[in-house]
Amino acid sequence: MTSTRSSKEEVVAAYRRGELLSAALRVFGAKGFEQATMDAIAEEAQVAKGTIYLYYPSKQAIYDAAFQANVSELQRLTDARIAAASGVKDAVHGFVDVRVRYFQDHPDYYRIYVSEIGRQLSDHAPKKNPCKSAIDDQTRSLQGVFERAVKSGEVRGIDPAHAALAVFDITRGLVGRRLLTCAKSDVARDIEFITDLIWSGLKRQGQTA
Amino acid sequence: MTSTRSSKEEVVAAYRRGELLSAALRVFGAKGFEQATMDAIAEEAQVAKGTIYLYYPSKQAIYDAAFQANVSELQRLTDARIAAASGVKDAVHGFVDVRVRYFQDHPDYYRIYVSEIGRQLSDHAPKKNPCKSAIDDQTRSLQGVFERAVKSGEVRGIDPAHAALAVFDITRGLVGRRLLTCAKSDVARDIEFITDLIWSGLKRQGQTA
Amino acid sequence: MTSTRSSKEEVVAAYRRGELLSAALRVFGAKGFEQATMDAIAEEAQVAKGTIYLYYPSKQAIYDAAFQANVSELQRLTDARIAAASGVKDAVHGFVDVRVRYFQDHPDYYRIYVSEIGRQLSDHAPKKNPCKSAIDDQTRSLQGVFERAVKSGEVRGIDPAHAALAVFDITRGLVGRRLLTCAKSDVARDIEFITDLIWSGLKRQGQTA
Amino acid sequence: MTSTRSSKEEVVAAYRRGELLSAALRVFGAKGFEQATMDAIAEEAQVAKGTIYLYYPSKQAIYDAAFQANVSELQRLTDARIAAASGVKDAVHGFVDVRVRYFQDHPDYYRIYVSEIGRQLSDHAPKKNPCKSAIDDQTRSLQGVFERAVKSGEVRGIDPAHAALAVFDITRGLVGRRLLTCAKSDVARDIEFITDLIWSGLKRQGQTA
DNA sequence: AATGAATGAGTGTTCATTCAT
DNA sequence: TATGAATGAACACTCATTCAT
Repeated sequence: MTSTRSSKEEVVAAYRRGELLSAALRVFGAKGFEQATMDAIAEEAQVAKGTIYLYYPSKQAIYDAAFQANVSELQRLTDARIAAASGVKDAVHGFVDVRVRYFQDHPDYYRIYVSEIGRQLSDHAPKKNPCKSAIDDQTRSLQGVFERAVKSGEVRGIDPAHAALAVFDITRGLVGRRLLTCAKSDVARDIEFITDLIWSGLKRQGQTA
Repeated sequence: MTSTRSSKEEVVAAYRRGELLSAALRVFGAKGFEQATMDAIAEEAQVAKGTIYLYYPSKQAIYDAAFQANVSELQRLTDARIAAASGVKDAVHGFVDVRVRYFQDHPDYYRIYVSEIGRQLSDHAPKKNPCKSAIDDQTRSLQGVFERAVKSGEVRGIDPAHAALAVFDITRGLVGRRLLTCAKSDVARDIEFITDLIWSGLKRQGQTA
Repeated sequence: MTSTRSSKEEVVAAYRRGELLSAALRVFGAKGFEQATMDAIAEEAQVAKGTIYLYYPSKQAIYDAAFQANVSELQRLTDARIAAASGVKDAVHGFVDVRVRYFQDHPDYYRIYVSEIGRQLSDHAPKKNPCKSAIDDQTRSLQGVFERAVKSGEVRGIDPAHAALAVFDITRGLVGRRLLTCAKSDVARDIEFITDLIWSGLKRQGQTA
Repeated sequence: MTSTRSSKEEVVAAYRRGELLSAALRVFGAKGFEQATMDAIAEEAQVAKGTIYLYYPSKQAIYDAAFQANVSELQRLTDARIAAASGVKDAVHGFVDVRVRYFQDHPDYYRIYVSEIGRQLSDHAPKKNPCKSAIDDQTRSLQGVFERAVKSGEVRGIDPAHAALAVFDITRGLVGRRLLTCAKSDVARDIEFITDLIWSGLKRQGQTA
């Protein structure tokens, strides 16, 4: 009985946390960290302002949680896709594809993501920033693919880290443009373009696919 | 007499505007838009707070002006470099080179630049946004080079606009990383990497340089 | 059966009230009325916050109750000591002694006591204040001793009420200082000093003890 | 001209500071520190809330300033009166007289004074408390009079510090009671009572005045 | 009876903007 | 033109109190 009850309460609490996180994501995504107000988040989540503080100790905390929740999920999806890739070109395609589609489905998160990157550059960023290391991890698996491919001779002797970051940058830029223009163009074609450009830039001269 | 006097006043006024803009750039760059205060800008510019409002009607206005001033200068430098380029590869190199170095010399502006891009994505962006079109213009000249090169057959039949944006994105990413890590690596090598990657990805199969 | 059960419940209820009161005393004593939170009291009493409201209708109510409980006990002890006193000087000594020691053993209560006196002076004090009359009663028995002693000629023709209040004031001041300095000096000596000062000030000229 | 102007501004600023202090004194006196709101102080001072922060950096700061301003003045008046006293009895009378009348004229300050003493006893008091030492100084000059009188044999061999504190305590108590009862009794008589009681308690046996 | 999640009014403080001098 | 004192709306966060379970 007690365990039933407490597990029911846990479910309710988890549900609330999720609702709050999702409301926070929408508000932070729409307004940015500074312009977002706890009042707006509370209204979006249909709870009283004080309720937020039962689940998150501060505005910064709920922001970080919203950021982390998505960054982790995206990281997992990216890594899985790359692990399943049949070759370098497929790995690039998978990386771009999974990220473009994820951000397309979570536009609020993309806005947070971008503004968080901008925030890193300001001098008032907290010292031990959990967001920063999360961002650094994003290209790790693609970089690994490139490293192995360079060794095997499948791709030219380029710097794997820089190459992975280049793919990362182009992807980010594409997503931003698609969100800004409300995604009129064909996603698959955009993704294919990036894959082709990078693969052509990386592969050993004379190699065909 | 009147004209002499008014032109002297105009000179003084122009000087003030410039000083204010430069002070604003430093403060916005260091703190970000929201954390920057009019007090801080006034102090940085060595004027009273009220004086700012004689030259710019609002915080947003001085922010936009600070952004515009640099974006225009960078635009001019970029276009000049591309106009002087001897070929497609040199155009790519010039584009990346001039932008990386400009941002490196104006880190405050880069921060504003990035946060402004993030801001575009928020729903509270003013309707007629002068910043937006300025950003769009950035890749125009490089895109022109690619268009002509595709027609001449120097590069593969890729989409010139997308290709130019890809160069733009990678460049932006590189600058951000260099600022974040306090630029430990060799700039010339970084620029060369991007140029090589893109050129290899664009050039007609079998072409050498 | 019913009566047995209800009396058992009454005992439990009385126990709870006592526990709550004692917890409240500690928290109010340590933090003061305003800084004390219902959460802190609940935690101190090892009950849920809502439980407090089953026994006391408001924060103010439990504060008043905590005050009353001790003031009544102190009143009883004071009256008993004075009733047992062998003469005027002994009555003064007993009054000071019992109060100094009581406050020393209940420092939390002293803090409440002092702040309550301060609170009386504020304009937002409730009209029918039970604390106020309790304070007034404190000197009644000593005043009675003085009245009789003036009539009998044992002490000079001073105003018994004022004299009792003077003893009261000095005692209060002494306790405060002892708590503030963590009671480094000898209590018995301090009490003796007050007794001697007052008795010397009251006794008929030429009288010896 | 410049000096005229700046001195005019200084006068205005000093006036504002004074007005704010006086408004704060009234509000703190009526409500206590915690219940007093910056809004209430602003309204009392007929300024906008933000204006207060131009002159005092925080609620605590204006509270401390209000406290200090009066405690210093009272200290000065007390010391002057005691310095001018013709003998020990006159010194006691002067001490009580000047303090009772000062508090009577500044009832708000008395309330702050008392609540500040209570606040000292709470564990959250700031470490280096300027108020505390100010309170300690209050009895210094009277204690000096007693010390000299003990040496000269004019008063009995009592502890001068304790005696001075006793006078201090009774005075404080008297003022509190007068404020609470809206001062119906005769001040001069009350003061005379204390003086007589203390002097009788202190003087060498057999001495007359 | 007991709980503790939910509420929402209330508070100190900041800061863009105004305006009298 | 330049100033900077004054303004007041806005905001993160707290906490006494309520109420469904």
